[in-house]
Amino acid sequence: MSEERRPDLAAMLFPLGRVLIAIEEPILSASDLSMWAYAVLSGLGEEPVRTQAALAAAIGADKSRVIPVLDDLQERGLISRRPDPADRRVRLVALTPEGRSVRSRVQAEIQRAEEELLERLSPDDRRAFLRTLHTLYESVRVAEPAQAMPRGS
Amino acid sequence: MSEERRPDLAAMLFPLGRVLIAIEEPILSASDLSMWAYAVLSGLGEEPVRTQAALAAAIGADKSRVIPVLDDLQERGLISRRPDPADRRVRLVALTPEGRSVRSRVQAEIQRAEEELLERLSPDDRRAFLRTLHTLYESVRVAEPAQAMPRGS
DNA sequence: TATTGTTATACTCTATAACTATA
DNA sequence: TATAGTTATAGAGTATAACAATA
Repeated sequence: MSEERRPDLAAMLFPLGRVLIAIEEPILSASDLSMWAYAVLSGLGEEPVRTQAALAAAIGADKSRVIPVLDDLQERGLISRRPDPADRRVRLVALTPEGRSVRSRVQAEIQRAEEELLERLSPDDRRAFLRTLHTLYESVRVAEPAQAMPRGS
Repeated sequence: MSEERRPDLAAMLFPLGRVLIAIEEPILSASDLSMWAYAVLSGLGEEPVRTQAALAAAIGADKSRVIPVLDDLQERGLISRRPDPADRRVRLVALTPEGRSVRSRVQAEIQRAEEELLERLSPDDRRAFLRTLHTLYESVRVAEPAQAMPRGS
């Protein structure tokens, strides 16, 4: 029972990641959003986050890295950020209605563009791939508390 | 027939990529290899590459970025690099026997470590996932001539 | 003149470590 | 004293562009 020869997982994932970035980039810049800004909007999309540090951790960023991003999004009225009355050290961050609308519009565009990539698969394969990818994603999300992206080296 | 709600592809792939880097890192540094050095060894593993630029493109790096890596690997006797007699502008780069052995040992270790991640899947899912990932990988490899990794932003 | 490899440089991204304000 | 957020800074990683050698 010999193992199938295959490229490393990372060797297959990274080129795919590059293509996905290339797909997202024009969509994001059409709405004047950086990758991190979109990550913040996505991170806030599900449920409101209590602290900025928690938000940063959830999207795999350093807490200091998200601050200019939050400044910008707040200035543009896409998020609200106000001190928690109960503990004035923490900032309650949330999407504004407009932020929510931008987020869902952009996400829809991105996912539509991603479909072009997935269309190369049969419907069955496509479904199975997304399901398994989601499983792995959830499994690493609980295993590894989100961390900042290590750089190249 | 409503679309299933799902996170963006990139949002699922990137955390997975981070975990894979974390898995590879200790294995690579045990052999004193950087990520790019391993990418070079991998790139040379299949068939010898004729030019350094082609090698760089194959691993998604800038041609100037691989030079210090090649210097180091050559100094350590893991690769050979000699001018092509037929066109002395180009350097013929190849794995030495020792380089080949290091590469296959390290790759075996990495893939063994990756299996721990894949073990969270059923054998069927695991097989299907690897097969589909490979399909996508091949499809983007021909579509997008390998390019340097765009940075965050 | 065009191409391969190389070097030097400027730029971007990033984490770290101080600092503030609250508790 | 400890924690959330902020700011400033130094370091790493990168692409760009100029350069040398060969064609």
